[in-house]
Amino acid sequence: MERLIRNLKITINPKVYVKDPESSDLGKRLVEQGIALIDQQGFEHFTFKKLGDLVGSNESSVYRYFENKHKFLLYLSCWYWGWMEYRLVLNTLGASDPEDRLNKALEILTQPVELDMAFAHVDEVALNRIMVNEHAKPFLTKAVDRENKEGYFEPYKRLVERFAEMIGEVNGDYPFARSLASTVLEGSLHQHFLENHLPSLTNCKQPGSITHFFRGLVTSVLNSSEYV
Amino acid sequence: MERLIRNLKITINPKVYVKDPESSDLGKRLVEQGIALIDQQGFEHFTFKKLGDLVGSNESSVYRYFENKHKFLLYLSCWYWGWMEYRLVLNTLGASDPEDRLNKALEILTQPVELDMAFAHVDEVALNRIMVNEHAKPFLTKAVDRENKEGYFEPYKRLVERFAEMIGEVNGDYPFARSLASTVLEGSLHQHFLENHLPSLTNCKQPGSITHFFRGLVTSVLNSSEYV
DNA sequence: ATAAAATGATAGTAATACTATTAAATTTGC
DNA sequence: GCAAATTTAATAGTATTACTATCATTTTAT
Repeated sequence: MERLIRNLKITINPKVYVKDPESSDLGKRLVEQGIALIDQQGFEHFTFKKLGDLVGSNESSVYRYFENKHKFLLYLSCWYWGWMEYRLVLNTLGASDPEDRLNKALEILTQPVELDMAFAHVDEVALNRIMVNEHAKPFLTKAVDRENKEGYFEPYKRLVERFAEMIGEVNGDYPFARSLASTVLEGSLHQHFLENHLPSLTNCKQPGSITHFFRGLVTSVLNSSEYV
Repeated sequence: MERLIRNLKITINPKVYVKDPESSDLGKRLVEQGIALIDQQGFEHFTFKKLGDLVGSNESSVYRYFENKHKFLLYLSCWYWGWMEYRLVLNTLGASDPEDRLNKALEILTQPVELDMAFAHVDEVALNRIMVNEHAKPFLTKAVDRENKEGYFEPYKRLVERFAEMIGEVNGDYPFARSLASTVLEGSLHQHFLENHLPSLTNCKQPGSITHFFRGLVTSVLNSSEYV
């Protein structure tokens, strides 16, 4: 897999950047160091000035790649969900039984990312932490409808769609496959956040228990007739 | 109930404000108009200057009541969850059967707020919209741990705790009552958000279907042995 | 070697998030 | 009803942020 990975590139909607950061060394450093910076200081304290300094360049150079810091976060978010989709597909190809496939999907989508797969210059472990800590910020904005039209949420939508399909293959009569899929994806990030910051709001303290919790939910509702 | 309501006051941790807005006419107008302003323009475009102008006063007056706009949002959030707890308690007192009580709780916590109960100067319908559109912003910040220590999330925690207790009364063996409670609360706001802005990520388009979806989830998992 | 493109450095603007000061109005105590 | 205390209004000012514009320098492509 390692080899495969180095030759692959996550495709990002060109509208989220001014100039493709993948197209230059500076661009790649911006992504790499931007992830490190947001991971350390949080998105609120992240500025293009800091990022410029960090990569040994300056503010104006960063603006040549990204319109503003919100677009930068959108870029990371698109990358993350695109990468999750890739992981989901890769890891469920082998499972021919729908239940096995769904279980595998649940693992991929709810377990914390603990191994940096060194996908190019992206530290996926740090990026996963960013998603846990900032997950709602790409869409909780007044511009969400316009940005949706411009396609910035497509990677996330594709992932939900794929996951919902796997749910449908286990129980085609369940009428809330998409809601369940989006609840699990969002809820998983939220439970990881609670585990770190508001532990009294969760029972998931052991490694793997978030996956356990969501597997219980999904399995129960798909095997039950309670939803009618 | 109307009468009862007018004599009640939601208690807010004094640390979230500089001066209690309930203690003066200006303070009440700040809360009232602040809700209207955030509802219309979104929290990102909300400024104390705009709010000061709107109430016929100015920026510096607002600062005498709230330290900054984040604290203002925390105030609204505390008010909202305090009010939800009040509604939860009031509406579940009558139900002696644990399952009835849990069902009632699910309704209260997942249905959109559609009736302004005219609880003092707070428009609960608008406040509910704000919570749907900004729900994660009070806690998705680098200061979450400090703010947690200062007790700003107590109302939310109390609500989750109460809800988790009701879950425990239906099935005391279920090991994820808190996670389920926090998932339903957060997930409900999220599904309402998706319904409004990213409808392809949800199956909940009819009134009541979000409640229906979560009731299915909760009921299934509590009646199942899948979670073990 | 030259043109074109990318980057670096500097400066500047508008808006925001505050703080400080003082004057005016209102409330309160007596 | 008057003085004192408190609250509010008005103004000014600062630091930071989020940009935009300009131009010099370096790198790259042919």
